[in-house]
Amino acid sequence: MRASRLFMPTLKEDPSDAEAASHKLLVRGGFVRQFASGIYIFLPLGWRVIERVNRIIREEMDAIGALELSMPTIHTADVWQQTGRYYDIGGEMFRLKDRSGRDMVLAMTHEEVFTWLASRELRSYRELPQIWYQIQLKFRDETRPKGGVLRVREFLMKDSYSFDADAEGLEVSYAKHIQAYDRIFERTGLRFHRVDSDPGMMGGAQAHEYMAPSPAGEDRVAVCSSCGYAGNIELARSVARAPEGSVSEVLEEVPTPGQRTIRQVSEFLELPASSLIKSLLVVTGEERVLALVRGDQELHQRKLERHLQREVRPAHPEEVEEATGAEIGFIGPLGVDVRIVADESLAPTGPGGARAYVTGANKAHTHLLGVMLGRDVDPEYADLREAQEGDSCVECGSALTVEPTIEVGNIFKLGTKYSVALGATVLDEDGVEIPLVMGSYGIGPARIAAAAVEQSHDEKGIVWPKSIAPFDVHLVQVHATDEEQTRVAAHLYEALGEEGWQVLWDDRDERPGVKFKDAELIGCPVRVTVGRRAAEGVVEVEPRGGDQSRREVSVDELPEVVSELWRLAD
RNA sequence: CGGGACGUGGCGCAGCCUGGUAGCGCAUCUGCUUUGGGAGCAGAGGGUCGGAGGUUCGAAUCCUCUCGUCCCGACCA
Repeated sequence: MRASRLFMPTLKEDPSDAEAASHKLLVRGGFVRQFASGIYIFLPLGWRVIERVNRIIREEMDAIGALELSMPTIHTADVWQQTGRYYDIGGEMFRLKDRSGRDMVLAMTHEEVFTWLASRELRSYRELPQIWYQIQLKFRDETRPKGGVLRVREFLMKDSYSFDADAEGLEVSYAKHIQAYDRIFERTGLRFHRVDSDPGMMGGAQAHEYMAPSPAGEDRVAVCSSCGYAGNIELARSVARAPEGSVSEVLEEVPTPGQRTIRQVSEFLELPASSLIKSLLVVTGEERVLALVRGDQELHQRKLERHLQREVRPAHPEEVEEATGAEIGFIGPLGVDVRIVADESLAPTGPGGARAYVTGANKAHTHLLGVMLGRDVDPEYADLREAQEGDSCVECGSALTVEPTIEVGNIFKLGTKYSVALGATVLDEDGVEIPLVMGSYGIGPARIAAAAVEQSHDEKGIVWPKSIAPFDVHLVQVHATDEEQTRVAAHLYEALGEEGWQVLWDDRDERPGVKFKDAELIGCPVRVTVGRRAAEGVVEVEPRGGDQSRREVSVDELPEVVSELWRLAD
């Protein structure tokens, strides 16, 4: 591709509304433009990146026997009503009516329609397994689009669905997806973790997420570098550190005027936060539940919900006073008539052993010293706390790290929820009608691109992984009007193209500095510069990333040098 | 949905507090010069200040409403 013919609107300055590195660079580099909040245009360069990602996805999906097809993005409401999601999902779903007043929705995902198709077309266990996929638009009216292309309202997703006769079959389809996904993310050049993830409130089924570490990420994962255990913070288990300090085992009220937060109480009583217990009242339906975690830990609401099997919300201040007789900041587990759930690290069998802590006294401006769980109050125990950096791995005992990540893919064992709701059944070998056992698997190509930029850029611009760069080689002709340079550049453009490289030939009549800056911003893996020594048959070549420096080579040996640099790249 | 900020030529910004009908840099167009790191000089075009209403002799500037965008939080099948 000649740059003079390419629509490649680069910018010198960061767009004012961009925060994330990938957002700034993808806009500046002429890859994307924002159309509205959370709705993006992919320009030629950006689309080339997406297409390269998609190609990798297709190759690996095809390799596990998945079949590509294309589903509608405008759905009738009825299938969504049959699975109940029409009612369960709130404002996140775009809803509309057709001209005759029929309720329609824009596709947020495609379980319903894939299952609808399966219900019509699959009849026998002999036709199984089936894995169908598409690379198709999804629409979600996010409450808060952010991070450029990272969290948007309309986006491309590769989604696949597996249909099996039984749980064993699902295991196989799921394992195939793990294989394909591992390959896909390796090939895109991302650093990533496959982590245990929350299968949702329905419970039971298994799920994993593919997470690319990045400060721009919205999810956090706990990772053990030693044994490879990795889990989304929403469910990651860990062994808490032992609490510090000690508290007399004699129950004693102490006045703590105005000391409401853990930090205030900790400083006031001169005790470490891990010697305190944080008491949090939540409401679930009509029930009140008091959750206890150690002062140096955080309650994870999803974990509590999973334990209670219900959604919860923090109690309002009036509800706290009604249930405990005290204000927020002074409540505790003793003498309250509600269900009490404590984090397992507080159990007498936990890392602190049977020991005393400080809690609120359920009395204004008063705390209680010497509270022992098991002796003074007997709560149920569950894993309620967020895994923290410095906790130990439950598998091997090594230290866990916690890092922010971008979710680039996920895989779910759905079971029969959708097949039962939509009547997707086949006959088994005994002629008995059985519901299909399904899995659902997603990948966000644009998130892969954005995560790659997040993970691989410098102050000059993007450093694309070689597999998804918009072009392999950026051929910079320093002077567009120099005939010798044009001759050499044209020759190289052709020669490299014949060897299969995707080449961007910058033949624009721009000043050299402009071309160099653009080349660095756009970030193709190898740059070839045709400049002052072109007449002698000498050009320069250098990789965009890595520590290889610029070198001069003869035109004849250039293709070989490009291949060499390519092998060293990433 | 709660909190915060911002909306001024294509892009990035100043002007607003202390009202007097708009300015800078980049980009664009023309000419000349220049050509290995986002060129120089000269000239030109382009905005009515997100929108509506109000206050005022007069509003980019003050007030009200509204729309849009971003950030933090909540939310995220």
